[in-house]
Amino acid sequence: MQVTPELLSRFDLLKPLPREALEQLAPQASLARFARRAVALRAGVREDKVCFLFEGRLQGVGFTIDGREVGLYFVEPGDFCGELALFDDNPQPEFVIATTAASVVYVARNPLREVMLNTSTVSNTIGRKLAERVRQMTMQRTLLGLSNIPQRVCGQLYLLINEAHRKAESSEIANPPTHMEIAIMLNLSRETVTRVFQALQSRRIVRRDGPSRLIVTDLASLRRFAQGEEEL
Amino acid sequence: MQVTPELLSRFDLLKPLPREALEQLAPQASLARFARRAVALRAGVREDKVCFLFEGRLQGVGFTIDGREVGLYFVEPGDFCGELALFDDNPQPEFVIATTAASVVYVARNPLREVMLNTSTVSNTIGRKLAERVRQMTMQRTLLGLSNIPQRVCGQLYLLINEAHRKAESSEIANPPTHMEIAIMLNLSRETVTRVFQALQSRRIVRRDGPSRLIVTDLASLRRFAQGEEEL
DNA sequence: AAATTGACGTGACCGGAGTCACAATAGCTG
DNA sequence: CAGCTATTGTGACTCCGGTCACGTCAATTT
Repeated sequence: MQVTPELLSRFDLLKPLPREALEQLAPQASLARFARRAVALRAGVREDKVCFLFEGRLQGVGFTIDGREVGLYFVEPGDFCGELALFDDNPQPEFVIATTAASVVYVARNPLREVMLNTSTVSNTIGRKLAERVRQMTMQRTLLGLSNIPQRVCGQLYLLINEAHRKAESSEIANPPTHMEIAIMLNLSRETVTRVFQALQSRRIVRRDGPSRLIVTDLASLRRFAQGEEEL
Repeated sequence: MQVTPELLSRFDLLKPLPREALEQLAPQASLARFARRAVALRAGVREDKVCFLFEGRLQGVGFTIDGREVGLYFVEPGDFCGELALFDDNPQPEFVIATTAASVVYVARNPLREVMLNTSTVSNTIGRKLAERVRQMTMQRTLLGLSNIPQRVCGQLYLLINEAHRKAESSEIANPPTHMEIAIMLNLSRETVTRVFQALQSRRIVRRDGPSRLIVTDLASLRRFAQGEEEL
């Protein structure tokens, strides 16, 4: 599948690049479509490409030896993943799979690496992204330290809102993760997540609006639960 | 406390720098000594310095809202931490505290940032370091996904060996973390870690040699437990 | 329209890690 | 050496989240 320079320039990371750079990258890029649960990047192998998400949603996941899934982060359209390959030759540490049908652009690692080294805006952006990823993982790890389980779930929910907008007293999450997806991010069973959601719904703190919208009616209460100021 | 260019050049990251660069950094650097449990870098604040460890050992830790400690990673002599400040202005995500008496060199963030941008070997090294950190955190997160607790402890133990040398059939860990330190890295209670160690010792898989040396007598068995091929 | 699938909901049971309360060392320090 | 503190070692009890075994419901597929 042919990739045009125009398509590449629709990604924030590549937008500032001069035309020539894009034309250099485009022939080495390819387009792919994925069904739900398809694998975009493999763990343990030295991937020779970086994955830019065009539409849909991806998730970084690990697998423990006993086959249990471990949720790490989400990738939203316009963003990219697999950027570790730009820094060294070590393998990709986690899988990236599609949580919905998705279309992505793969850009070959080596030319992109060249571009990164020559373009300070690109290397800055990638550096910031990596730094943000470390912060993200640290927060996620801190969440796992909470022994109060409802609090852990509320904390995750609150983080999911932050990414969008957390100002108002109520908020909403479009295309929320399934209970199962939340469970594997938090080291919990799916049932436990369901039970916490039931408790939140009965207290009118969250509400479902159709399958693809979760509305947080009472953001202040959610935050209090997340902070542990109040017990669920 | 005065810091000489020579002192700076003893760190791998700064070694390749030309003399002038070191002389530029040195006046903006300072030396500090810490007692056990002292704080080297604070979470939540925009630290304006990067911390180079000269001797002792540091640990990155988070604190959950309920005061529980969360162990993230160790810093060994010659290495550095707090490098996220070089990428953006967001706050340091985790505390860094001394697990033993330690001496460190603080280097001011801004001049170091300049040096990084101008010296590709430095930016490459820091990039690799950050990438390695992400891999490290991913592995650690995967460990936490293990529901079999002895397996989790063995996995951590195995990781600790890797950092040093994992080739031979027996190995040793110098200055091993205390049970408590292992516990907070694995989201476990101290007692649970102690019990696992008791089990490992009674099976002659590990052995203590004084306070500061832990000897792994049977590395193959340890690996089997870590991989879940055998139950403890 | 029937059948299949995947997400969500719910109860009962149980095992195992946390917690608490101590004891026993082992290093330090004065 | 005595005294203090940190670390390790152990038992008893409790509780709570995992597991299992269902049922419901909506969306797709055939």
